[in-house]
Amino acid sequence: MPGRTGTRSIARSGPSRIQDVASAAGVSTATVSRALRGLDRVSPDTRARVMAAAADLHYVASPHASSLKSGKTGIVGVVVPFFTRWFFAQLIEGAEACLREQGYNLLVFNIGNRGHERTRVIDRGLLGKRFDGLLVLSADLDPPEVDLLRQLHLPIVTVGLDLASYDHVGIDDVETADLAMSHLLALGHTRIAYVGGNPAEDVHVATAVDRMAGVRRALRRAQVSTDRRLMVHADWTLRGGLAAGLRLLDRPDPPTAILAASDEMAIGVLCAARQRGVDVPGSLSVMGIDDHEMSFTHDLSTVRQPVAQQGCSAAALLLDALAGRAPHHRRDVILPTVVVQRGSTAPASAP
Amino acid sequence: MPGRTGTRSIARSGPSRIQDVASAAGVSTATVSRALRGLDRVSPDTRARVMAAAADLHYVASPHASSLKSGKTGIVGVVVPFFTRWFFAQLIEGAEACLREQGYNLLVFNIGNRGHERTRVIDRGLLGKRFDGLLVLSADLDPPEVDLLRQLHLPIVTVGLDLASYDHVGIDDVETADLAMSHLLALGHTRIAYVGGNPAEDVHVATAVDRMAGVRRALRRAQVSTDRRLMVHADWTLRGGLAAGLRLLDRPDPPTAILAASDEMAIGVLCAARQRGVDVPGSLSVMGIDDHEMSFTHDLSTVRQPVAQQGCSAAALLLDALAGRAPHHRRDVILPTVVVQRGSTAPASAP
DNA sequence: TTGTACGCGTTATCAT
DNA sequence: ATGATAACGCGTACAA
Repeated sequence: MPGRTGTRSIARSGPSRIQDVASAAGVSTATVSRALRGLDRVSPDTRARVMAAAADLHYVASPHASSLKSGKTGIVGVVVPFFTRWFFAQLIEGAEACLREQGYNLLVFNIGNRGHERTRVIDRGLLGKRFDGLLVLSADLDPPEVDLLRQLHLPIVTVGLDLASYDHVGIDDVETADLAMSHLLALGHTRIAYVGGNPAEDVHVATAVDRMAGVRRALRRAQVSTDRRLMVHADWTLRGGLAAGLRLLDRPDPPTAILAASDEMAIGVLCAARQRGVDVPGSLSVMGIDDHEMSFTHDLSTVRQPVAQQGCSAAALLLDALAGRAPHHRRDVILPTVVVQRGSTAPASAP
Repeated sequence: MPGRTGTRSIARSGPSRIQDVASAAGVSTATVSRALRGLDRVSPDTRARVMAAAADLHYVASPHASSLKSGKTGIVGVVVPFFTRWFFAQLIEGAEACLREQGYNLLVFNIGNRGHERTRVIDRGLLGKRFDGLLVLSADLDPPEVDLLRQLHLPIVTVGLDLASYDHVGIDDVETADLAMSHLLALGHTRIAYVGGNPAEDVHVATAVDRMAGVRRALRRAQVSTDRRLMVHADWTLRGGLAAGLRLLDRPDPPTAILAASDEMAIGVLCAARQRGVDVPGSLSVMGIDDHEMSFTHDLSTVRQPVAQQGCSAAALLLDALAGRAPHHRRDVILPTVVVQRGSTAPASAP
């Protein structure tokens, strides 16, 4: 009969508490706690009774109450600048899969783009005392923001940006850009434009700087002189790539090949070529970096980086730290990248 | 001097607690609580002292302790089947923007695709007592899963799927598919194929069914007879659309137009046409539904639905409920869709 | 206006 | 193997 659960108990409306289970099973709350968490020193018989009672009452331990006592929240914070960019969605999905497997949930923080209407999420009030560890996904942070993170005194793993002293996962951006540029150079192109990220007002400062360095390195090695007017900036987006592509193609001396620092920008360049009636790859080779899902559909040559795997590796490092089995030195996982040749690049036509 | 914060206080290592602030400000913890949360009945002078002390000590109230007492967690759960599909990322970003503005954080649950290695996330143990409200984003659920959600006794808002009795946000899928098909019919096409979702093993059962219904309605209205062999299924992905497109184009009597139930599948169809050397829109018109970010770059005609806005509307409904200002009747917000004509559709050539 | 004291639901310690 | 009980950190009646 409802409302008659024991001699002195009172009918309760809300979710059941540990005390309800204890009463139902005829044991103390301490025993319930031990039994349900699989600790030893509980007789098989008692454990069975407790579990039956818990199932019967739909009991679930309050995460808040237990983290108050245990100090563990079972939650990992994830800081990203966007959800909607393919790259970050992949990263999150990769990380989530690994973390969920170990029973962690994800609390996500979208800090937005730097410079624009960037919301101040990196704030003690928002981040404080909420989770056991933090994943910072490729979001560039101000020094004050980094300071705030340090004050959390929490395990932190970063992807893409390197916050010295924290574990880090990423790719070799210099090498990756070098690979991409070298692919174009090997095809015989010498008048090559580069659409990079803008290090001045950007969410990806380090990436922008490193990829530019890789481009320069490849050009230098091939002894191809750099035409500074062919080195332009965009904002990593489709639209940015499109605008940059139009500017380059409208020059009196257009390039025969364009490398973009991301596939999304490279696809924008492809749109620019289509708008100007420039044949790809006949008159123009276009190359990207990332191997975005839509690069295949655009037949775009690119350099592939393992994005979901970066998320997963970062999660693994964080799980190590959370389990107290992290090494005493900082770890830096660099994953390999590989050229994927498709139909948007072809040998330079003889002059 | 560190370690000398008061007469009898002991140097502490961890984050500061409310008692530390109280000691530093020379008031009680109750006053600190009132002062920091902006309640009245605190003198301006006291409030200033408390706030100074709190700032000085980098004090942040423990969300766990306060939700234990207040019953509010400041967290909203979000259930999705994917992070990486453009549609869901948009939805999440839209919802997150609205919720963060009101001080809510997002705890995300990726339940994965039905049928495949779908993880059982809809589980009391994972969802219980963790958040104040739940957003279910276009994830089809089993009846037992719906039951579990009901037992949470929490405000729930759904997007895309309609769990009768919960507030709902979406588009009119029947009407939207009708619009898309009518566009092709108006161009004079009569041999039109449809690549739909598979209602049998799918994450989007309702969407698949409704869009198919819209397609039939448009065909019936135009008195165009349906060739059942041109009505095929795919899994909403690029690859699925590509495979379906190849099957259709390889028929002895290929269609002159193909409508896909999503832009990602439509883009797959475009790839199929390219692989088979079929000219679009010369010999084949292709139409999608969604207005995916990459539809523009593929010059794909489509029907646009406001995705981020659906996320935002859902968040608004949930915020109403959380603030106790929800109406007593269930709300159903249907947002409008509109045809976006691009270059992938053209009049049917005269036979 | 401010302080005291109790309770939120759980886990950990210690005694049995 | 089990139970009693004291924290965990905060909010909030109620008293002052």
